[in-house]
Amino acid sequence: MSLEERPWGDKYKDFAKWYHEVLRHGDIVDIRYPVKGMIVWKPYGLKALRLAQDLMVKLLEEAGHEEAYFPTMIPESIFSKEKDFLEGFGGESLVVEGTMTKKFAEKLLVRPTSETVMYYMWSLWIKGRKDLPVKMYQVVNVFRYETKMTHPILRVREIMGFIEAHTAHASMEEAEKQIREAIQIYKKFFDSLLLPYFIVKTPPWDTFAGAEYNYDFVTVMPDGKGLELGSVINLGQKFSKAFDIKFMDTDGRVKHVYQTCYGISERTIGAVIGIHGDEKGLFFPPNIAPIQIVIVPIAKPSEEDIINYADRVAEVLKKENIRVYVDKDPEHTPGWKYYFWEFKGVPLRLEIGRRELESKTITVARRDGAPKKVLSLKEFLGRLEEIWNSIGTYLKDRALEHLKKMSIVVEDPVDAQGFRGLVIAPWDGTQSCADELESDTGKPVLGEIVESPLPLPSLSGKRICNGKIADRYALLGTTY
RNA sequence: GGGGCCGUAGGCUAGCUUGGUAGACUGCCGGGCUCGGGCCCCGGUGACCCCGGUUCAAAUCCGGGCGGCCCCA
Repeated sequence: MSLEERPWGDKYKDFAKWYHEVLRHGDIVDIRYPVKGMIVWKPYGLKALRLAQDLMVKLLEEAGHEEAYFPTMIPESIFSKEKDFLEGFGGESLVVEGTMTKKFAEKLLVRPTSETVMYYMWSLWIKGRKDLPVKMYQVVNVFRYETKMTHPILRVREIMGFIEAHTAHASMEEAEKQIREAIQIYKKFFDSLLLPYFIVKTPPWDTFAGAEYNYDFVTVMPDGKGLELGSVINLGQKFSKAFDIKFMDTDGRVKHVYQTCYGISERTIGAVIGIHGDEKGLFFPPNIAPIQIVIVPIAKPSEEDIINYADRVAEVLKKENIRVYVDKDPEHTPGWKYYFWEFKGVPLRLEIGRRELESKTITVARRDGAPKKVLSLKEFLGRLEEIWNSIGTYLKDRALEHLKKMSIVVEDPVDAQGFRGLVIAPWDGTQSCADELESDTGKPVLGEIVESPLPLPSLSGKRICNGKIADRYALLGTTY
């Protein structure tokens, strides 16, 4: 079957089709569960998600965050304490009003995110300067009754494995320092997954409910739609005043704390699938690949010596903490297995047949299509780190090419009309000018670009919006 | 928020216009054959999303629900 004939097609031509085929046949999720926006994660997909979560959790722990757990249900009286938050999240929060036979005196809200439940408790815990800073996280599912179209993994009503971190500090300066730390953590995380991203500061009229300001990590999918991968939010004192989280400072005065929060979700995996996947199917970066190396024995069931050799190689790899699988299925030919495991995104394959057994070698085939190599096991192990890095470089470069292809930098926003992707245009930060950009491009302003994976031309003296001087770039795009 | 398309075996799909026996491929189960880039042969299994309406008769026509997809704001 040629590449053009593959049933999942080209992700750039028909992303919806490609994405659904890959999710289903790649055993990532099953979307047949009959509740809108709630999907079933299959073991293979969940493994990748868990591996990615482990990376994030490790980064948070290294930076001094501690894991805790706060309940799913929040009494209405607590949920309503912060007015902007209530307005922002009230409409999309699910409500438990009772049981099948009983009605509760007070409604319980199912967390759309955990600020209110956490901060209620923090007001009981935080008393003095030495209780600060607090840096906590939890990994939970949160629920948002999306009214926009839901998409598997990318926009769901039950958000899977939301890793939300929350912090409290004695001063705004400390909170801002924390924001910088959080951005560094997220950069490391997305860099390790080889995903390119913009960092934008969201405009004041589109900021997280209850926040002073927030930064968003934004990438782009093959259909040109933007995807918010994570947010880093400075809450200032809005919640600490609403929840009365106070401490006695060293000067003896009682003050409200300053807070930040930041979160990522399973969307990360959606981005990995959409951005690294290709005409052959999935392509997992080695650090989160559920299977890092698949071994395909080329043998008749009777040729036990070859299969034993494959098993012995697998044992050696397992001792090196490599996630390895030996495909001994007698029903399929080696060729069938090559296509199958390439589709499943396994970054590296070892082919082991009579030739390899007799010469004490293995044939190494890479998912990125680099030429096959015949190596001894020892040589292979010695070069494995280099092979992982080389596959990583391939993925990273290709992902950046993808982002270039899906982005356009324009001097005049009108030039971006009809472009399917992210638009980068000069801006002065005002809402009136943003409105103009939006009507000229047909896409909403996602924020002011504070970090770009692409070099942006100098802005010196550029005039836009009735002669105002642009001093920054705006990122525009339709999003999931 | 507005508009459109769609729902047939596990998957992909034909049939719907013009109402009357649901067909292919794939998968799955059994048997035979054997494997260096998607082997082949034989036999079997399995479906009209839900509720209501029209009709002698509904996958097909009509209404509603649930679910999916696309486009525009």
